[in-house]
Formats: sequence, structure tokens, C-alpha cells
Amino acid sequence: MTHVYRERLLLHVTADLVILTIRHSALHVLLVERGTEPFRGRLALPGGFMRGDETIEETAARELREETRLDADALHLEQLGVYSAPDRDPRDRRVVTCAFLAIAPRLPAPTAGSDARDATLRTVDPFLTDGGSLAFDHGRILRDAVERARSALQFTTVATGFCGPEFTVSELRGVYEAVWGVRLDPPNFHRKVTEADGFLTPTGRRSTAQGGRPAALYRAGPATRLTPPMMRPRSRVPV
Amino acid sequence: MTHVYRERLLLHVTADLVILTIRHSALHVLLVERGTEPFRGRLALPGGFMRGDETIEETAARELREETRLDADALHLEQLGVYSAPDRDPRDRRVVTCAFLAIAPRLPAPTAGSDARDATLRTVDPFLTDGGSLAFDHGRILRDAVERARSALQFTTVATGFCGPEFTVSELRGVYEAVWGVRLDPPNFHRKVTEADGFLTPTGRRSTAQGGRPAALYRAGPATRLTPPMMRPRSRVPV
DNA sequence: GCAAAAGTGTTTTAGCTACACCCATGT
DNA sequence: ACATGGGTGTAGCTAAAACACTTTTGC
Repeated sequence: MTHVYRERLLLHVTADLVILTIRHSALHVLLVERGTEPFRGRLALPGGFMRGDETIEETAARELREETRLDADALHLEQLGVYSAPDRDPRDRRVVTCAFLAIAPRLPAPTAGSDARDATLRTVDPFLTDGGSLAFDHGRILRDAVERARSALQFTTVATGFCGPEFTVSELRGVYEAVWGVRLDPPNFHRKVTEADGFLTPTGRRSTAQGGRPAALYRAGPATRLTPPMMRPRSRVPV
Repeated sequence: MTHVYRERLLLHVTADLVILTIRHSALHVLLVERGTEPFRGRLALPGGFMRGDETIEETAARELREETRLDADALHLEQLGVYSAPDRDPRDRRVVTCAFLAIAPRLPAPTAGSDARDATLRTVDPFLTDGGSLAFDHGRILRDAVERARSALQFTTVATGFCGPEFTVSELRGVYEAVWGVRLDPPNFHRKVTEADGFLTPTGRRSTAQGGRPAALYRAGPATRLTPPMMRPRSRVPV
């Protein structure tokens, strides 16, 4: 803030969302097909421009609501970072974006007719190895988001955000297995999460069994940090 | 990116720096006294406006160079996040900032006559409890930065960034003690950091003793993640 | 010799891994 | 009955905490 006014640049600021969810035991991301240039017809992260009297978090929450009908208060929504390379938009050098990571419970299939008429859920895997197929620098943003999510599962309790309001320990384990791409030992996982202080709150209810003994149902507990952390196995048999 | 042009807002974007360093065994932050309104005469984080053909990281690196004469390549510099409340600048609603955390080795006292003519190093503690005394929302940013630094020391090797090119294990322990505000057991700390893979590289040289046996000198090792993490004591006798 | 800081050894404890084994349901 | 997934018990291992003790310097 020590420079003269003529050096100041005026920029468009967007909030782009990496909305992660789990379907069929695999990590998925919500993508939209672009209807306008640049990158017309290519897949991109949902996002939108910041408006006046709005924080960037409010912009992100608004886009999230428009794309998923979900309320940002109910979801984990965190800033990933600013992406500001001058050539990231080939038609306008003055667009910087603040990327957000959103963690969503099982989403309904995107409904036609809504504002998200062209939204699809895709498995993240192809985009992690081949980042170039997304519009703008969204491949890079998606890779950063997945890396952030993998790390967050170790040290925080956000994994419950992928589950519904009530869930079983197996379902939670499925979240870790899908995001980390490993198999975890069910007995040890059960002990770890049920004994971690504030991670899970028992509801006293049980799930309707699907093929075995009914599992106890839990809600997300009050804790936000997971101490001690859930250590990610160094290298295991991939799923 | 689905909205019409008239809804787009044009914004000024600044990079504000939280430059942390350690002096006299206490965590310090570099602050400047503002010479212009708003907040004339108040202390603020150094920062500056983003220019054309520049990424926000380059803006931050430029400001860092101007304030400390240090090269950003040699330092740990990471994004903290975007602060975008419309009323954060009482005179211009269109200024958002991207805050950065910089970790600097022992800085020389800010030199008069440079661009940082009015820069001072202050201990962070007063600003953590009384955030209101800094300009803008910089008290909030500083608190977030210190929290990030405390967390980073657990899981990464950035603590070496507070030390010079060669340092002793004691000096490194002093970093942890200053940032966390706790006393650590010297024997256990020594084992932990010397056995952590890639954290420290022995130089073979020894420090000139100051009051005791000379200590071995190390350089920062190649590792960036610290595995297993250095767990922060739950609650200890404060320093 | 004594103080001070560096560094090693040793005991105890906590947490994790691996895996055997029992539990409660559907078919 | 038996298959299936839920959940507990337990032995062994690894890492960390606590602290006694040795080493190497300056004075």
C-alpha cells in the first residue's frame, strides 16, 4: 500500500469451486460444460464473479447454492488459494480466481432445468494424471484441491462432511478409502474413530443391515481437529 | 463464469505480507507505520498493489524484497488466504488482499533510508490478544498467520527457515519454543530432529561454544514434509 | 574443579498393526 | 446353516515422554 495510484491494476475476481463428493466408492468432482468462449465445450469448475457488497466467501456460497442447492452453512467450504497467472484466461488478462474446496455429502444427480443444467459429476482420477483436459488452469486447481482434501482427512474431522447426517463407521471408512485410494483395516479404523475425542457422536440408532450385522449410526461430533492424526499408510495395495 | 458482464466488479488486489522472524527468543513480525490515510500513523503489514503481467506471488516477492532486501526464492513464502470484507478499507470498498506468510532468518534491524524506512520488528504477542491496534483487518491476518506457522511447524520442515544457513539443534529448538510458546525437552528434541529423514544435513562443523560444549552445525535437509509430525504439547509450562 | 550446554542411554507408556475371533442380521 | 459385514480382544511393535547420566567446552 505504499505505491502511487497509477500503478494500481483493476481486476475481475472469481470464486471457482472444487465440489468433491463420493459416489460408488470413488471421489467425484462437479464439473460444468462451458457454453461460451474461451474453452467453449470444455469441462470447467463451476464459479462466478464477485459482486459488490459481497465477500469472496459469499460469492463461493452463492455459486455453491446455485450449482447444488446446498447451503454453504451446512457444508465444509474452505479457501484453497489464489490463481493469478496473467495468461490463465487467454481472452482477458485481468481475471484472477480464488479457488474453494467444498465437501459435499452424496449429491443427487445434477438436475436438468436448474442453473446447473449442464453440470456433471465425474471421477477425479482422469484429471489428476491428465490435468490439461479442463478449461483454464482448473486441472491444476483440482489437483491442489484433492491434495488438500487428502491432507485434511489426516488432521481434521472433515471426512464426516462426505457422509449424510447419520452414517456408519463403514461409510466413514469408505470415505477415507476413496479419497486416499487405499484399503484400511476395518477393526483398527473402528477403534480409532470411535475413541477419537469428539469425532463421532453415537445416535443410539442402528442402520438397516445390508448383508450383515446392523451397524451403529453416528453423527459428526463437535471436534474439528483430529488428535492424534489419522496417519495415511505410506504405500498399500491400491483399491 | 456463468454471469453477464454487467454484474462483474473491478477490484484492486494487494498482497500483504506477514514476515515472521525470531529475535531474542521471541516471535517478531515486520510492521510499517502508515504515512497516509486511512489509518495514518497506525501500524500495518507491509504490502502493495498487484501490477499488470504479475502474479500475486510476484507481487508478494517484490514487496518482500523492498521491505527486507531478501530474495523470495531463498525464503518460505506461502499464501494464507484472501481477505475481502467490503468494509475492510473504510475509504475504498474495492480493495481485496491476498495475505502471505513469509518466514525469515534473523533479520538485520530495518535500515533507515531504504524503502522500508519506517519498518519495525515487533513481538507478535500484543497483537494476538489485542488485534484491534493494527490498521485494516491486519490484526486478524496476523493471528491467522501465527496459527498457520504454529501448525506448519508440526507437519513441515519450515522451522529451518527461521535459522541461518547453518544452525545448531538448540537454535532450531529455540524456534519451536518461540513459535509455540512452550519448553521442549532438549534430549528428546535432539533425537527427533536428527533422526527425522531429510530434516537436517550435518555439515561436520561445530559451533563456537557459548557456555558449554560446542554443538554440531546442520543445514536444512531436502525434506519438506516432517513425517512423523512433531506433535505440539497439549499444554505445558509457558516460557 | 565447576558451571553450562550438548548429547546418549534407559525405562515407561501410548498408540498403532496385524489378525484371531465373536456378534447379529438376511437368505 | 452359512454368508456377510460389524465389532472386540490381544500380542507385538514403534515412537514418544521422562529423566538419569556422560561429554566437552569456558572460566
